[in-house]
Amino acid sequence: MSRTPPPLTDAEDQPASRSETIALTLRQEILLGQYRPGERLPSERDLALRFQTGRGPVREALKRLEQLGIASVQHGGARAVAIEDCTLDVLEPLLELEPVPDPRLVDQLLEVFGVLVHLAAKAALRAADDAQLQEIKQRARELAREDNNELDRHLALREFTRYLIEVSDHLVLRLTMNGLVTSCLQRLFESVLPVDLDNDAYRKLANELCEAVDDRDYEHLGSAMQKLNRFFRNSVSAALEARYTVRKSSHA
Amino acid sequence: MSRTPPPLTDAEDQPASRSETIALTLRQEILLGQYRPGERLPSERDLALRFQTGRGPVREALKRLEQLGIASVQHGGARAVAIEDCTLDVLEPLLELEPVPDPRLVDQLLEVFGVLVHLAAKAALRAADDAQLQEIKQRARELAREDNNELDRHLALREFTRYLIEVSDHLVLRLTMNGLVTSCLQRLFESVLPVDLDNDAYRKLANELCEAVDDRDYEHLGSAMQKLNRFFRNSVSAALEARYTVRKSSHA
DNA sequence: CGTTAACGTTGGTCATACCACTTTGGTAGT
DNA sequence: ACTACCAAAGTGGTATGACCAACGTTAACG
Repeated sequence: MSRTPPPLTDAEDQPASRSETIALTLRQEILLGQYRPGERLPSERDLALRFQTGRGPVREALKRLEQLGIASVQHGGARAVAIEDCTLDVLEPLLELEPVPDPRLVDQLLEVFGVLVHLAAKAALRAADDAQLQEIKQRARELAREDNNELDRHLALREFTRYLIEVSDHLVLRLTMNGLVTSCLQRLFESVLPVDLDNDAYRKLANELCEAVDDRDYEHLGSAMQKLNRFFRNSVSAALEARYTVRKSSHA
Repeated sequence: MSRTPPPLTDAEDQPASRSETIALTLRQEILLGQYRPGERLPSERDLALRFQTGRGPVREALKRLEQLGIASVQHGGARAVAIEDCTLDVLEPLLELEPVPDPRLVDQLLEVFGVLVHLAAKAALRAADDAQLQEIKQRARELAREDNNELDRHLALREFTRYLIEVSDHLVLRLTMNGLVTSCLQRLFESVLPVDLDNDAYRKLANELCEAVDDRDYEHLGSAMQKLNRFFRNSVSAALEARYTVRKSSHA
C-alpha cells in the first residue's frame, strides 16, 4: 500500500536514502548540542524504532557519523563526541545549522583558506612549466576584467585557485582544500552571494595579483594575496553581519 | 586471579571488527591503485563472499569508505574515486602504505602544518588573556631547555602547538589540525624518530621563538616560526631520504 | 541503425536470530 | 561499611534470507 513516504523536512532532494536521512538527523542533533560530549546516545534498537526502520540503516548511519568523528560507537554503546575533536567534514553541516552561517566561523574559514591559497600560489609558480605559467597568467587577467559581475568574479576566482592547486601538484594541499572548498566555500558563496564588493578596490587588488604573477615575484604575490584575502574577509564579514542582524531583528 | 589481560596491549590488530577489517583492506587496495578511478569494484555480494561474511559488515565498510571520499557507492554499483578527490583522512593510510613514508608527501605535510601553526600562533597571541599568555611563554621556554632529548623536544613541541590552537579558539584551524596532526604527524613522529637534529641550531631557533612570544611581536614570531618549520622540514627530509635509500638498497 | 522493452544485476531495506562484549546491579566475603 | 566478585541485562557485531527499486546490459523491435 502507500508506504507513507518519509517525512523529508526541508533538506535535500528526493534521493535521500534511509540511512542518509538518519545520519543527517543525528548529525544535526549532535551538532545542536542535544547530546553532550561523552553522553550515550540511544541504542541502535531504539533508534531503529524511532526512525521506523531496521537496525541495518541505523548502523550504517552510525558508521558514517563515526567516520566523521562526531560519534564514537563501541561495544558498551555509542557516545557523542565534542565538536572540537571532529574532522573537517563537520564544518559544512556546522555552517548550515542556521540559515545564516555564523560570521565568526566564516571568517575563520576564509582566514585558513587564505593562507592555504597563498601556499598554493607559491607552490604553483614554483612548479609550473611554461605552458602552465601562461595559463596562470591568463586566468589571473580574467580576474581583473572590467565587465565581470559578482557571480563571474567568484567563479573566476574559484577556477583560479582550483587551477593553482592543480598546478602546484601538492597533494596535501589539495586534500585539505577539498575539505574546505568543495564542501564549505561553495555552499557559502551560494548562500551569501551577492556580496557587495567595492569594484574599484577589487580590480586594483586583482591587477596587483596579475603583476606579481607576471613577474613571478613571490614576495609581491604573497602580499597581493594577503590583501585580496583580507579584502574578501572584510566584505563577506560585513555582508554577513548585516544579514545576521536583519534576521535577528525580523525574527524577534 | 588472572584477569585474562592478553588480548590488549597493541593498538589495532586483533580487536578490529569485521567491518573495520574490510574497510581497511579495501582502502588499502584502492590506495594501492588496484582499482583505477571510476572503476567499479566488486558487488557487495561478491565482497561478502570474498570476506566470508554477510552483506551487513560489507555495507558498513563501504559507507565508511564513501565518507572518506575514497569510494562512491550508487545504485548502479560502487566505484573507486581518485585519491586527489578524497578527504584529508586518506593521508594517514597513504603515509602508512609503505614502511617508510614518502618523503615528498611528508614534506608537503610539514609545509602545510607550518603555515597553519603560524596562523595558530598569531591567533593565540591575539586572543590570549594574561594567564594564557604566561602559560604560552612558559611552554615556549620549555622548548629551549638544554636537557631535552629528541623525544622530549617533539613532545614539548606538540604540546606547545596543541596549546596554541586551544588558546587561539579557532575552530576551523583546530578541525583542520585534527585531520593533520592527530592522524598523521603523530604517527609520523613515532615512525621517523629519532631524527638527527642539530641541537645548537634548534635551541637557537627555539630561543628566537621565545623572544618573539615574550615581546608579543607578530612579525618576529612569524619569521621565527618559519625558520623553525624550515629547519624541521630539512631535518626530517634528510632523515627520510637516508632511510629511503637504505631501504631501497637493502631491499634490492 | 537507432529505439525501446525486457531482463539480470546491484544497492537499499527489512526482519530475525545469535554471539561477544560491556555495563550494571546485586551478593558474598572481609 | 566497604570491597571484590559474579551473573543478568543491555548493547553492539554478525549472520541469514528475503524483497524492492534503480541501474546497465542486451535483445527484440520499428
